[in-house]
Amino acid sequence: MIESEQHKKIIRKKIGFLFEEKLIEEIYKVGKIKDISLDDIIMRTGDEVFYIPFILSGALKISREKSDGEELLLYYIESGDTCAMTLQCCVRKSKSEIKAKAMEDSILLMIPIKYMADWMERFASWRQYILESYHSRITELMETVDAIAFMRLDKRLDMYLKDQAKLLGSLEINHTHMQIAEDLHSSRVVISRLLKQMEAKGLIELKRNRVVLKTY
DNA sequence: ACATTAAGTGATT
DNA sequence: AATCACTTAATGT
Repeated sequence: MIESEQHKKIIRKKIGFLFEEKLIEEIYKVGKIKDISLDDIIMRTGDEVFYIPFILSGALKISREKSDGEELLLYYIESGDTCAMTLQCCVRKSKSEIKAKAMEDSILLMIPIKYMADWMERFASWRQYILESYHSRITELMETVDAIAFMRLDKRLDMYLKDQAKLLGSLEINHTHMQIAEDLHSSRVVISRLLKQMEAKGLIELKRNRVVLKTY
């Protein structure tokens, strides 16, 4: 149950225009607000899914998790998005296949999955939204696959930095070379060298624990 | 002052 | 492009 007027306002602003009034009323009735902080892990592979999360503010990093701790970055979801993988879990009543981690302090709107089926039937706007977000997640997934398969690492790194900047709304990216390497499935040494090249070209500036882009 | 962690570099595969 | 082995630099205690 959403009580706080302030939260209602955020919901209306972020996703309100997508849905019909009756649905928004229902969202107020059954939704829960969850505040999370940077690096919180919202979900791991194997966890049971009870809620569909909507990002009201902030951003989450969605990745595939291997048993030995290895990770593969799939995509990011940001404000206004929901997680397609979770949706799939709802339909099939299965467990999570992915890990979700907060990239910054974020606010989530949690909808219990038991309302999914009902809302799909009753609200056209809901159907539309779910279908569309499914589509856009798959598109992003294809892009990541393309990038890994066909793009050279320097190009990928460049893209990665720009994506991060856009996502975090800042030219300063507070990641170590090691973290970047992990996201791109490369090694720290290689990333350091590529970053050094970019710095020499005047594209970026390197600090400890931080990369500063010169332009978007 | 010392230990720890991040980043830089040459050589090798 | 990755890995090794080592150096240098920055930061925390």
